[in-house]
Amino acid sequence: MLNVLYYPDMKESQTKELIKTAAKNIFFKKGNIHATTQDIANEAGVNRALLHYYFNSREQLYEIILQDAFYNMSRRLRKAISSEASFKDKIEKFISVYIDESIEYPFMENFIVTEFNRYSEMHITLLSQEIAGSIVSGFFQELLVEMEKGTIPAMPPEHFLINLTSLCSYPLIARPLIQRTLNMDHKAYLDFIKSRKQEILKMIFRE
Amino acid sequence: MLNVLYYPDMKESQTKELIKTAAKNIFFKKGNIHATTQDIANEAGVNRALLHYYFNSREQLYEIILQDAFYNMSRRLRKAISSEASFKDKIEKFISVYIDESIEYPFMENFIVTEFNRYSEMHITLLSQEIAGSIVSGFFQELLVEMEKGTIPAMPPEHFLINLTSLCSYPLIARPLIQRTLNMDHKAYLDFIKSRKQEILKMIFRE
Amino acid sequence: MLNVLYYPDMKESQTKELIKTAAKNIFFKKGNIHATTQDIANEAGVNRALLHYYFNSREQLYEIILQDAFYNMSRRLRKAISSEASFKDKIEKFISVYIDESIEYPFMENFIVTEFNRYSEMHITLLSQEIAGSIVSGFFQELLVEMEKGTIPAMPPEHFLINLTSLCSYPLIARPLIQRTLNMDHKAYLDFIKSRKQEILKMIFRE
Amino acid sequence: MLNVLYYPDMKESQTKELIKTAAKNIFFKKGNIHATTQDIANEAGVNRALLHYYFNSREQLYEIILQDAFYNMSRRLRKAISSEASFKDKIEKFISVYIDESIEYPFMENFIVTEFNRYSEMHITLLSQEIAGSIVSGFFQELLVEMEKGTIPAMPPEHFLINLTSLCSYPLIARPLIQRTLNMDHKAYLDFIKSRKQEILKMIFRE
DNA sequence: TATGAATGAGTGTTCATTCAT
DNA sequence: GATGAATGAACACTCATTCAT
Repeated sequence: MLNVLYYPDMKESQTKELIKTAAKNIFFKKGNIHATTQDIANEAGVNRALLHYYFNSREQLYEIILQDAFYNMSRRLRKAISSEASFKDKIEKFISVYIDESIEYPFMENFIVTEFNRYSEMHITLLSQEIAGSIVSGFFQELLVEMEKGTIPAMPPEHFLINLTSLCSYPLIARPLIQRTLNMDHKAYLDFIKSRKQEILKMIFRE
Repeated sequence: MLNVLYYPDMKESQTKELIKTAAKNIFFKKGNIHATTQDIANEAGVNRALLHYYFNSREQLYEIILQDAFYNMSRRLRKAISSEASFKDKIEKFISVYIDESIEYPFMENFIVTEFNRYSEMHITLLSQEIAGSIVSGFFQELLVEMEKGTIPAMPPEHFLINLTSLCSYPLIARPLIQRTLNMDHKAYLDFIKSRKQEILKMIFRE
Repeated sequence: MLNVLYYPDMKESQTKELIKTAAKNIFFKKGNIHATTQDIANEAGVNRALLHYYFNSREQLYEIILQDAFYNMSRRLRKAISSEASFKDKIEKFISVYIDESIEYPFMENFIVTEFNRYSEMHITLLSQEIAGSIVSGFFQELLVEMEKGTIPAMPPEHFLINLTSLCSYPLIARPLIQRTLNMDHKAYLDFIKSRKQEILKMIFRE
Repeated sequence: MLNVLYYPDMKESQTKELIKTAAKNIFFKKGNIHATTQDIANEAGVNRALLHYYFNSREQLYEIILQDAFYNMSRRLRKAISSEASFKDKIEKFISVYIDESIEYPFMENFIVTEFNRYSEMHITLLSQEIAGSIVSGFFQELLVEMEKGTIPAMPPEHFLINLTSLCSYPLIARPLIQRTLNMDHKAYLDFIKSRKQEILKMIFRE
């Protein structure tokens, strides 16, 4: 009512951002997948009805959160891979970005996987266009070249990609299990994760 | 439960087993983490009240399902690792068991991680005793020996273990993402997973 | 199955009595008006289904408990009043019986009043026949005679009866309130109640 | 309840009052101690969920209803007793207030006694402070003076107080029993109760 | 007689959502 | 924009009751 001017690239309503951030904190940081709209409203410090004002329904909030997270993630990875750097540097960047992202939002991948069942219709669009389309196929070409060169062991490129993401992602997804099994406190775990940046490189490039 | 003698592999009440199986199907196969008691009762084809008759509460059913799954899993893995076979055969067996288990219950690890926040107190016991205790430390010794021999690349044994489980587990946890990203149907995905048994071995042993 | 012999005037099935006693303990002693059939079964140490075997329904158990209690009470009171003793002795006996009964089953009157709404149809029969019929009218005649004689102050006999029962009953019905208000422990309360036998007499006969 | 200033006689939310009134009608007028939240919601003409919106739980509604009733009652009685009138007038007022209150809410005392077991922790505060503290001890002093003067028969003041409340309260608590036993219709019963105001006075003061 | 298993109906409670303000 | 009030639908759970054994 007061905003007479509207700039098309203006940040969305501050409150809307506030709510999204609150939701991300709960879902991706705290890992509380059973959170209610009230939980999110509390985290944001706003009224529960306001969520519906901005997002119409709980489901739509979920979807937007997911799309947002997905979009940010894939943009960063694409940036890492599609730079002009050497192949090895690109992989190093990829691992680094992936792990850093996962440290900030440890439950994000977990959340995506879990919720994928219910919202499978929509993400596809984003996913295929973002990754499958522009990145994957190009990346696969590059991989084949590097295998030819002997930089990396020969294998179907799908396996290489999955190996790479597995080595990055799983230790972060499974944090609670790992901490308990290997008896690590928070700091020990973080050190372990950071040291993986090098260990994964060694694994990939067989140094 | 009035029986004085209790054989550990004695079948519990058939209906109780039925309900547990139904719950496992929903949680671990379908990945429906938001399932209600009604969903589980429907899957089992019994009355909703019967769940409470046997498990007292939803939470207790959750816990029992988790403990059960966990116990079975770790028993199989321990069997794989603690055999008299050669090191390489043992790893091969480990991968095979791990993947086969995950094919049957693709959402199990995911479920465990997600629910770990809420039930963190209890699983620990099982986990530490089963894995950390009898397996991990012994396995780590063995790893160091093999690294000395040059069978596997030298690295902190924790990283070896996590690399191994990452390569096995993540592709199964992230199934929905992978299928969409790499454009695989159900059969293609299954073939991909099965072929990983060899690919992971190659990755581990640098052949 | 084992009881070959059955004497017609034998106490009702021992188990039936057991359940009735359990119910009386819960309703009249513990004052747990919200007790479930499971509570009663537990108190009796039998299976819940057995209550239905003997009493068909929860409601019928209630009714039988009430009738039983009512019958015992009114029989004792009638005995007290319809003896050949002097009027004053009879009143004394009445008070004594009433209070002793209430000490054993402190919540009984309370229970009767509370449940009367739901079962109002049935008690009437018993009540009118037992008390209204044989006792009340006869007792009222006697009261009028005593008022004439000046033993007790002149008043409508209904008020005399209600005064008498009020002075006996209320302190027992309101036990929890009284104990808290007058700061009495269990022993102090019991002493207080017992001393009332004399105090009520004084009140009635204006000594 | 965010208001910094809180006037004790400030009206709470109209709907909240509506629900409290409905609950009082059911518990204290109808004597339906087994009433469900649905029963209360129906009586109030609102949705069942609204009870929880205002009172969080059934138990808390119970407690508030009890405290409310208790507070009102004891305030009225205190007013009756602590006036500047003569002793006899005060007792007359006490009886009158007590009986009028009980005519409006005949099952209230009964309800309080019955529920006291479960909520014994809380009412105590109110009870002791309201009655035991400010009223009882002062009243007892006054009684001893009057006994000295011979206005009322000598007896421990506790017995006098209990006699007084017994004569007022019991006929109202036991309404269903009395109506059946003495064969009174509603009008006859009400006349009987009203005439007791005089009869109790006679009983107390031995005129 | 006695019981474990099973169920339908209901009970308190929570939740996402709507609406008037 | 933002909120308190209100609700229908669902939820986990309880209960009295039935039934096969």
